[in-house]
Amino acid sequence: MTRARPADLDLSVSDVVVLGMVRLGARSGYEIKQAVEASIRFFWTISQVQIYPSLRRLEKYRLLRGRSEPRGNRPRRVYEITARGEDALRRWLEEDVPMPFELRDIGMLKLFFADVLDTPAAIRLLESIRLRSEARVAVLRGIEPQAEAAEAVGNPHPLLTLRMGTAFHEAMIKVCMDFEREFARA
Amino acid sequence: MTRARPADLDLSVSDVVVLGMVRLGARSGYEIKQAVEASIRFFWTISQVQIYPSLRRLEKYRLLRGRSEPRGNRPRRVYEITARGEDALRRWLEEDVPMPFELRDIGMLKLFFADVLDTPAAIRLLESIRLRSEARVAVLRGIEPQAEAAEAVGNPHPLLTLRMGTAFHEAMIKVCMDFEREFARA
DNA sequence: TTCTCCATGTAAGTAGTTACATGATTGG
DNA sequence: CCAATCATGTAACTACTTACATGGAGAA
Repeated sequence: MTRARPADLDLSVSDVVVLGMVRLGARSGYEIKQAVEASIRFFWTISQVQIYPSLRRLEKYRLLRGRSEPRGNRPRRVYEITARGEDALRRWLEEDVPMPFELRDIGMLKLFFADVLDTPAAIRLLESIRLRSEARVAVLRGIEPQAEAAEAVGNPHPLLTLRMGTAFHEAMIKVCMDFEREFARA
Repeated sequence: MTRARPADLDLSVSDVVVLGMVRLGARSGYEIKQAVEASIRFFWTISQVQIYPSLRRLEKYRLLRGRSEPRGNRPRRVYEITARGEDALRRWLEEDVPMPFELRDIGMLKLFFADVLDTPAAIRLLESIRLRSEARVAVLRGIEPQAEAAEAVGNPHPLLTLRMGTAFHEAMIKVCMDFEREFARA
């Protein structure tokens, strides 16, 4: 009976995020949180609280190797991924888990119900949604250099997800503008 | 001291969804759930379990008026929105609550970490993401007639959110195709 | 010295889900 | 009469968040 292959460990998505970020060079829990904020937070978040238990779990399973590396008197534990860890990550990526594209957007919700509003209020709302996407695009443009740097050294995937982010916010902006014009006419 | 204006009731987002759906003509809890599935579920979901407590709350606050209207022997309670309810809804839409555009997408997460994969596996992944968006666009096209019907009678907002949905999935598809081509070259 | 950053931790709470249960009505 | 749909409900659980706490290190 084949047992305890890494696949059987049944990692949570948070675990995978932590594992993946360590693989990309984040060393401590703190750095993982930062890396998340600077890259995937537009389609996935993870709170600081989840990271540390996750790190301990992954170390226990020997998917990460951790060692204590205090900064002076301040305790600090740094991690690196093991071969087992890479395997587990690869296997999770190849596995076909359901991928539901879960969007929860109060902005679109407001738009959907916006016929209770009078025309000026509806236009203001639309505009605020557009501004939100414009701001988001600006932020994404801001982190493009990092993604392009990764691409230059052979990892195009962060750039790919970044492009998706900008692409669909730009698409939203366009729809907003179309309807803003139409509402203004009426 | 001004008190107990509906705004002070502090509705949860689920409450607002229920309120809004009743306003658009959904009468029972069951119909609300159906309306959600047929319209906003691409940017907001609500489970059946949440709906009934929400209905009771809204009735208690007199934002909805409910009456028992059994189908034969089967119990059934139907609701309609009150003037107070419309006010509360309008006020919530005008209020500036934070609108964070929360996306949680395992698909994009996989793409982000996809440099552990070899090229064929990465291409397969990309393709599966593209297919997912294509399927989603097809579903959205399927519900367009209803949204267009609403537009014809003066409520363009469901169509607006629907267009946004298709627009950003189409944007995603385009990015996928771009990178699929590039990966195939390498 | 004071502020920001680094670094990790606990406790309590909220929101939401799945699974399960019940039973009546309608249409073929 | 059988399946699908209508209609509502309870219980248990999971994931995730907020708030709070601690304190050293480095920079201005």
